[in-house]
Amino acid sequence: MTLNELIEKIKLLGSRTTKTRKAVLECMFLSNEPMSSSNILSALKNKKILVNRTTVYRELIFLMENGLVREVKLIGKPSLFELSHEHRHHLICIKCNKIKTIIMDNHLHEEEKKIMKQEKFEITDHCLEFYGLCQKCQ
Amino acid sequence: MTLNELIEKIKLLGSRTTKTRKAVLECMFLSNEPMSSSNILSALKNKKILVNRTTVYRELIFLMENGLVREVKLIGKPSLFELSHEHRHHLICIKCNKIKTIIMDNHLHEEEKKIMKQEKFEITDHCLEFYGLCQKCQ
DNA sequence: TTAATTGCAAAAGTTTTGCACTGGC
DNA sequence: GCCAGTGCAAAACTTTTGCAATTAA
Repeated sequence: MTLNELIEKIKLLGSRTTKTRKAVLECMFLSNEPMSSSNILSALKNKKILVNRTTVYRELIFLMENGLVREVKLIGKPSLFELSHEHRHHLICIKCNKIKTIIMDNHLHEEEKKIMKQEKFEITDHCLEFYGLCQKCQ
Repeated sequence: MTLNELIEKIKLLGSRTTKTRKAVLECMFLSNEPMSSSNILSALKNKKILVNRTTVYRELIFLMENGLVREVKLIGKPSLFELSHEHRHHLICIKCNKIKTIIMDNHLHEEEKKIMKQEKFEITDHCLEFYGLCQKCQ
């Protein structure tokens, strides 16, 4: 999905496409890693776009509520956020903390069906992250 | 693994088995959900065991560094911790926030092998959580 | 216009740090 | 007695809240 399509999606929702909103979206669009609120804030600062911290948080909540952004939790870090237009997983290096995002077919559907039957729990989403050593740190 | 075995493990490490350490361990042993630092603190308070917040954090770091405890990150919550003697996964209800711990055989080994080859990343661990609706909230 | 969006200030909550003291071995 | 473990106070950092000002539609 392109940046413009994301912005169109917001218009369809009936919400405003402000410069702040577009800036946050673009910022996340250009990043190939999930970002923390502070990451976003400083990325915007680099572009001389001054946005309040509170606004970033509210923007993230807005984007999450409307399904454009997903929260990602990685061990040892504050909350991170990424665009949710693709099902992504992460490889996190436990030594240098570098995060690599990968897109993989996952074969969890069978598992999920089994769990849903056994536990009577209706699974709508999952979160799968891998920890280990990146090529450099091995 | 029993509580006594966990305590033995600490002795083998050459570390001290203080009443605080034992209390934190017991507390996590008895809980069937991952706990936050605050959860642990108030569980201890209920037992009239007064421990400082800082100490709980440091204890968790100690236990993690020695492989007895694992950090669990659940979306929308502060860090949670659980004993790591079993490979666990969680079912998190997105409505009532209840967490159910399940133990399941996971079939990710094949996936992991594939990723390790493709990405030249050495996977040592993974984290898999399921989100959805518990029986009550459906 | 006017309701959504934003900034600011302040609070709440989590986690870390430094230093002095205590207690298990 | 020694040093790992602990408490306390204070700081750093993340996230939330209330209210007034601004701005896109």
